This record gives sequence, structure tokens and C-alpha cells, in this order.
Amino acid sequence: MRSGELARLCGVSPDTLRHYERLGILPKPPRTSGGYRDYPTEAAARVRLVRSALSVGFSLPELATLLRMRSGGQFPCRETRRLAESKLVEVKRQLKGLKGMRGQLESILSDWDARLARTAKGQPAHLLETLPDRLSRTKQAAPFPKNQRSKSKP
Amino acid sequence: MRSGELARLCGVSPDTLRHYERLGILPKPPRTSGGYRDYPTEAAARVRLVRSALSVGFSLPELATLLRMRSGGQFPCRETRRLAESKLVEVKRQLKGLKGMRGQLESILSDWDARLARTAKGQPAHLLETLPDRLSRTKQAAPFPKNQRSKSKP
DNA sequence: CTTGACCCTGGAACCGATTCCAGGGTGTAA
DNA sequence: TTACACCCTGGAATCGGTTCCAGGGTCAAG
Repeated sequence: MRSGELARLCGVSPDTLRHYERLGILPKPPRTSGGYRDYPTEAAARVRLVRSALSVGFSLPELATLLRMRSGGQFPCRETRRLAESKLVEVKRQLKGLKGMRGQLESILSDWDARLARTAKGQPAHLLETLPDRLSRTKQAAPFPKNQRSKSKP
Repeated sequence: MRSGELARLCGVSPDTLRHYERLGILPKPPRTSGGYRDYPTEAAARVRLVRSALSVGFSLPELATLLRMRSGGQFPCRETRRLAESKLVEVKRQLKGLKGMRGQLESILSDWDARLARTAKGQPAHLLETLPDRLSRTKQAAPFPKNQRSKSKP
């Protein structure tokens, strides 16, 4: 199977397949005489595995590690489970942050609508200025993935 | 007030202040004879405005646009409101996706625990392989911000 | 023989907010 | 005068997953 076909089959682009191969996530397939990749049928299962793992929060480097250990004869089941658990923790953290944002936005919008109703067109309503007061009381959890960069010097 | 002091006061880094200034979000302050920025007291309010707008989903370019219009004598109240509304829509979209992920992860973990309980140490449990089947039935909403890149050629 | 669809490669762009860097000045206290 | 903390600048790095690029090959149908 050539890359375009496998890509269509899995709902990804051929570029993405090459990318997975570069990261060691998709095994290098044999080549045809013309230099084309010739994927075995199992490749589709592997790609779908990767896609579904991504969709629950695994990262490509993590998958690379797990899949490489496996092809090295190990079975990182416990590591895999622990990783999934940490994904759940992270998802819960982000959920908390997003729910906070949703509540803030809803109350902001109703407040702003009230202000706009009593503000003539072309006049300042100073909407943005109302944000800091509103948000100063409640602490927000970051709704984006935690990518901790070291603040320490090497 | 020098940059370090304002930064401490607002809980950001001096680098971040410079960044805001580069984007036209924080007005250029006067300089001391030594070339240091000398922020007026109002600067802190502006920085806090920006921080709080960021925390509910506004982006720096969006803030730059709004704040520039304002300093140009306009009052983009309606635009501001519409923008906030679109942020709420986006937050709801992400919430849907994250809730889906949470459910998936929870059921995955309990399934994996059952599998691990009946798998001897050092033996393969094939945890990752169970993902595609589990996820194939339900469609997931992307839990990350939609950054649509055009697929069309110029 | 030409068209057109497909494939190859390594490297770079993209998103956004923040941080880091090198190489150089300012200002104050011991 | 010599530490030391702080500040300046423009440009680049960072995170991750995907896409894009140029310049070139493969291969079937017409």
C-alpha cells in the first residue's frame, strides 16, 4: 500500500505519515523498486493506534518512547497506565480552568449587555476596564497544557 | 516606576512588558536620563487589564487592535462584546472536547486495570491496542484552540 | 511523447505567549 | 573601584503536531 492510500484510509495526510516515521512511531516500510513506500496492512492499525492515543492526550514523543520499548522486547504496561492516569489529571485540571472561564465570560457578557443598553452609540462603555476587578477575586487554573519551562539558569 | 517594579507589581516579567510594548498594547513610557523606562501609575491598570483579558481568552493581537482603536478615538464596544461572545463559544467547544476525553480516559483506565490484574509481570497486556476500538464509535471535539490553517494553495 | 497524478527528500513555516540570549550600559553601596 | 543588581536592545528559541516548500523522480493512460 502506498502512502497516499494509507493516509486516506486513516484520515491523515501523507506528510503526517512521514512525520510519524521520522519520530520512530511508524516503522519504516519496505520500498518498491521505484523508491515508493510500500506499507503492510498492519500499518493502518498502527496509525489508528497513534491517532487514538493522541486524541486522549498522549504526545508523539511519549508514543515514540512506548512503542520503541515495545519493539525492543519490553512491555511498558505499567508506564502506559501511569501515563494515561497523568493525562486524566491534566484533563481535569484543564476542565477546571475552562469552567472558570466559561462562568467568567457568561457573567461578563450579561454585565456588558447591561452597560451597552445604557450607553449611546459612539460613546465609550469602558467594557475592558471592568475585567480586572471582576477577575481579581477568583484564581483561575490555566486552561492550556502545562508546558513548564525552567526558570533556572544552567 | 521602572520595569522591574511594574513587573513585580503585576506578576509578570519585564520581558513580558517589553513584549506588550512592542505589540502596541502597552504605551511607550517616557525614559529617565539613563535610558530606563519610567512607567506612570496607570500602566499597572493597563497591564492588569491585558492579563485579565488574556485569562478569558482574548489574544494579544486582538487586544492590540481594540486598544489601538481606542487610542485612535474610537470605542469598539460592540466589537469587544462580539469578541467576548465568540470566546465563550470557543470555550464551550473546548469543554465538550475535554469532557469527552475525561470520559474516555476514565473508562480506559478501569479497563486497563482489569487487564493488568490478569496479566503477569513482564507479559504484554496490549493496552494501547485497545484504544482504536474504544474510540472509533464516538466522535471527539478538538480540545485545543482551533487554529485553522488554509489548505488551499495561493 | 506528453500529461497528470502520485511520490521522494530535508528542512522550514505555522500558531501564540513568553522567555532567553549576548553584548553592553546605569546606578548605588561597600 | 569594584561588586552587584538592574536595565537596555533586537532577534531567536520554546512548546507540539501538522503542513508546506522546492526541486526532483515514477508510472500509468492517452
